[in-house]
Amino acid sequence: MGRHSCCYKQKLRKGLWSPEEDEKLLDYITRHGHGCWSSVPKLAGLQRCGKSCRLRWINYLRPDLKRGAFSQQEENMIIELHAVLGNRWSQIAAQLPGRTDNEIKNLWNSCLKKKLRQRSIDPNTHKPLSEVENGKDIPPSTDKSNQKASLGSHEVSLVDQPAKALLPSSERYPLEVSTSSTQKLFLDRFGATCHGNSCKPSDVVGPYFSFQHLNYGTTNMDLSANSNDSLCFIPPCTSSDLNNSTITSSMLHSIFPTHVKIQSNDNPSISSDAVQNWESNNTNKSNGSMQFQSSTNFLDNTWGMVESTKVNINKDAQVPLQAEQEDLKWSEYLNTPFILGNTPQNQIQTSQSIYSEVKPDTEFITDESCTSWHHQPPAFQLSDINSNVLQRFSVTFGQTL
DNA sequence: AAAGAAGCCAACCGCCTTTAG
DNA sequence: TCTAAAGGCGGTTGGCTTCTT
Repeated sequence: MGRHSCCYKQKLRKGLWSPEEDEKLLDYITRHGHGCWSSVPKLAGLQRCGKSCRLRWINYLRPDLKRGAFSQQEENMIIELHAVLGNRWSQIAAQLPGRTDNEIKNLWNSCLKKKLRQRSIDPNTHKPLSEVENGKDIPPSTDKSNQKASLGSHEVSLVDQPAKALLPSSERYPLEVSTSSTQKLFLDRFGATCHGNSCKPSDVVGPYFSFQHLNYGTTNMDLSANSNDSLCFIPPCTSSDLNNSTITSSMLHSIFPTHVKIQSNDNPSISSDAVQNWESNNTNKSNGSMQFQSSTNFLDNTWGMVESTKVNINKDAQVPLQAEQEDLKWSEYLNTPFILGNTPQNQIQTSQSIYSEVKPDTEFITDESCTSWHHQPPAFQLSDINSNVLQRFSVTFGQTL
């Protein structure tokens, strides 16, 4: 495919826009709106193609654009979002009002990548360079052993993956699961906000829980201690994923960018194959189930139309349907900081992004809306909150998990 | 001061997806 | 349902500016 078809119809200008062209385009769109971009240049009296006009408007002429250098907070946010979304600049830009995808892309390529490398962080994987160089970052897709459920360990295991938001189905990571009454959620390389190397959910919930806590550091979280806690994070899945009414392991890997385990210590009889096949949308296995439902479009419902996407991971298939439905919901959170848990705000503890010299803006705050899962204690909920636009993603582990 | 290197960024290219007929 | 046009996105390029030697 060559240049856009409209560009062949006549000799069109290329290159930098002149002030006169800017004025024509701005004047036209201000008065009439852009409508069909392909007709804009003709109507505005420009020797440009529609795509060029659109780009100029979006990247330069739009009145809501923020001018000037990126703040430290914006940079931190871009880095955090990139860790989850990868090079999906438009989605990253959607979180930064007044900034364009092109602008962010340029910033990343010219500046942020370098900064991360200077801090010994691999900009592609967002992991320490030493770890990447040591070959610990081998994509699981190349390791057939990861395709097997871990019957022996009885654990949900999302092994490390690069922070690649969407992998081809052939590269999606397998999920291993186990269940027990003593659940431990291992957010591998969790943040330093926890005490030592282990913490309870209440220890990690709070407004200052940033993405780095999911990506960097190590923490064991004993979920048996308090079933009323929840985790929230961004679900970097696509609308098509949800439209398929399934949550793939790739998506969960994206949610847990590095390593998540739900480990059973005291109930080795429980089979993990229920979760092994969760991409098949299994809902009722002998000893456990995982259910993923979606009736909405995640990305396309950013602005308040999300209603009933559900994600359920239940060990016990006897969980009442109503409760299941209440357990897992997508909801929108516009302009909402990352949320981790339902701990009162005054209990929130601070932490600091490893990326930043200053405390980042993207902090977790109390989420009082994370309440549905109280219906089925002991359980925990993994909810996602996007800092600005992305929505809540909830995963509830069933009552006897 | 000059030349080359590096940085920066606007714009283009090409592909994929969505929409309209 | 099919097809072409349009929209949208991410990668890349090229030119201007700044930095370094």
